[in-house]
Amino acid sequence: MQKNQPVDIFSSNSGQTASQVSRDALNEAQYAAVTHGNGPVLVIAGAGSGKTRTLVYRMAHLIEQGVPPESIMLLTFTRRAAQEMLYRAAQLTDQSCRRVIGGTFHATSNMLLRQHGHHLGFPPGFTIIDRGDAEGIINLLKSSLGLAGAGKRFPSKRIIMNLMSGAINKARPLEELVFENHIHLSEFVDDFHTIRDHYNQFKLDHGLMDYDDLLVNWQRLLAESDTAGAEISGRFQYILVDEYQDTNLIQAEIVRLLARDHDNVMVVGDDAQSIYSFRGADFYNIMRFPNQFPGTKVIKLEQNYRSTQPILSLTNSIIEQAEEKFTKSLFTEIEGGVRPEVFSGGSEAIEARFVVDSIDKLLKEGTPKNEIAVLFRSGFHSYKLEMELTSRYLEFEKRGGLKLTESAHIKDALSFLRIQVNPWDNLSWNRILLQLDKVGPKTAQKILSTISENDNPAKALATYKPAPSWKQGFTQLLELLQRLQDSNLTPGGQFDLIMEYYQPIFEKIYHDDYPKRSKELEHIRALIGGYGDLQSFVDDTALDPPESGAAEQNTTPEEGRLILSTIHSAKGLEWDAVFVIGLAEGRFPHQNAVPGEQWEEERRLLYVAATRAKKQLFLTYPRQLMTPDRKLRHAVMSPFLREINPGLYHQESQAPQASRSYSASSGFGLPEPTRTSKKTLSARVEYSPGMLVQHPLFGPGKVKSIPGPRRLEIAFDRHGDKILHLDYAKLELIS
DNA sequence: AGAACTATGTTTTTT
DNA sequence: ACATAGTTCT
Repeated sequence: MQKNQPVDIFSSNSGQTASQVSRDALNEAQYAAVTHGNGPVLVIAGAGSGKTRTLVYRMAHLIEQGVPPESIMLLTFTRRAAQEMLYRAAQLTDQSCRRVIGGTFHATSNMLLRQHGHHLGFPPGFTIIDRGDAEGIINLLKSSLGLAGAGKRFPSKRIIMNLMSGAINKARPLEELVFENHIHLSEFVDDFHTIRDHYNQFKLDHGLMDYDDLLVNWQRLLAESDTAGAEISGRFQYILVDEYQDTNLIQAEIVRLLARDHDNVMVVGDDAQSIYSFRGADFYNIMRFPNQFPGTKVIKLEQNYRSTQPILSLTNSIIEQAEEKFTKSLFTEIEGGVRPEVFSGGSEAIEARFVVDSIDKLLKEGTPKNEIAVLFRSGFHSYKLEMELTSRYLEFEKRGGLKLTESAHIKDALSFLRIQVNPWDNLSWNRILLQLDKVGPKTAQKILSTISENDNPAKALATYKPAPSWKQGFTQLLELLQRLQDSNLTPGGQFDLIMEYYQPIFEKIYHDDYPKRSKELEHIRALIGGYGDLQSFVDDTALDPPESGAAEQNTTPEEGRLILSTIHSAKGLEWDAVFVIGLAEGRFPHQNAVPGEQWEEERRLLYVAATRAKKQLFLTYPRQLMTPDRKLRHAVMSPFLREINPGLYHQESQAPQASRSYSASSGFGLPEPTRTSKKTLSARVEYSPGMLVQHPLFGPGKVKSIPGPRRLEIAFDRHGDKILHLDYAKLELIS
């Protein structure tokens, strides 16, 4: 095996010890990190430089040195990453890595809170709520505080959520923010504080904990209770943290506390890949680490083992433009490779068709299906592509966007399980009661207020006098609750009982699409089957919801599937061929992103997307986008692409009328600009400020200035100022 | 009055 | 897919 080349960890266990294998499989810097003795280590690692491999070998190495696996803690970003790394390490150590304590910060804090929380007087039963639940509570509070309704202007739920998590507050002063509907944050800042106070009280009253509470309480446990702090930090001799740039201040503090007695911490991260500041992550944690842990050894991994040189040159060029200069510049020894391709289509439909055509070609050339991925900024950017893929019978798996547990029917079914775990979870009670016919928000609230004070809400419910119109459904509900409580059922058995009751209601509510939803419920049933106790199932679905699509069972493992994913969900993964679509101004960077920190984060996001590619990279954008009012607007290349030296990629574009029989979805009822000889003609016209022009979409306008080669700034009479590219815009001179 | 229905609008990214 | 607003039904 050639030195310094990546090896397949799965096949490398041939009777050798982990150290013997790693000496061959790792480069010098990686090897130094793996075999480091005690004390803090910071590994700054570029994209594709073998971060995971280094941590995996480190784990195996420690165990080989006699460290008991259960005294090693591995903290990662996603549960999937933790499982994958433990599995790989187990290949090197005869399975003993399976006893390593590993998981996300949130899952780990949940586990430790439940095991040691009594030191701070935590209740034994609490329910973890996810984002969707939190949004639900806020809606509830909004209406009960009289802040909802016609004429009330209020920022979106998402913005409130971001405010709650402190991300917006941190980035900019509250009062400066202006939202889409021209709402100034200062106008509702009092309301926001009211809502936040009520929200915190609501959680306390109902035994609910959100993600932030988990972390804050874990930190309190370590810091405020000497017994608990000693117990927990004594349990772990070595702390390994992946994706350190995605941690927030509390998480960094927790790492500090966990290692307070020994300082045996190794964190791995890449400051250029920080894309989660919107939820409080702070990549300065990496810079601060050496101060937090005096005597830190810093190791840089700069060799890239993933991509070919042409791809690397382009990605380096993306990140070079960053305002914050990063300290690494990656190189690769992988030879050959083709230049990345930039494609612009006249419409979204053409962009989608180009992607599908190219995928077809790749498949024919022998690229496996599971080595191709399409990435985008926002969940809905792939709608057009999904249509095209479906019409060509190409199966795909979409990641990111809606999670399975965020859809209404799943929440309904899970509510029954959650009140078993936490009988005072009014949010779930509310859902259950609303399902009853003739019971609406008012009645449900009335019932809840009489039972929620009780020691046993389920029993108290039985004494409630229902109105005749909904007595029957109410009795059936009581019957179900009775059966759920009495029996010694497995979680799966409980779910079956619930479905027996819920099925008729479910079919009535979702009469038009219940077969599809039904499949998802079956998927949940399969998941529950694997759990011994209900508490951990409820926790797991809140902490890391399963993805929708219920994909697993009908995938043949050797074939795999084509992946469509938001960039955020694609982090840490890699494919032979990667398409990044929707690279148009207004779409990427996100149109609300303001220059400065947010703009820079968007740039890093593109960097993350492009560095996922091993062999082939396609960057595409449409030259037309639909505005919210269903009109078509001209679109230009994303500023991030414009900054790249065009010599680093190969460019292609396709005009609308060249489209094959795709009129059904490309015809928006508006004439699309065509690439006629007129266009070439108009490109030859020498424009100068003051000239009057006509555009097929924007109508008449006047040339204001010439901001760049082949570009014009035009003041349109009806559409305001726009910068148009002469190659794409079909302009006519009005003499 | 409150529940149920219908039409319309909005949607960044997420452990 | 959901939330909201406005309307109709009980």
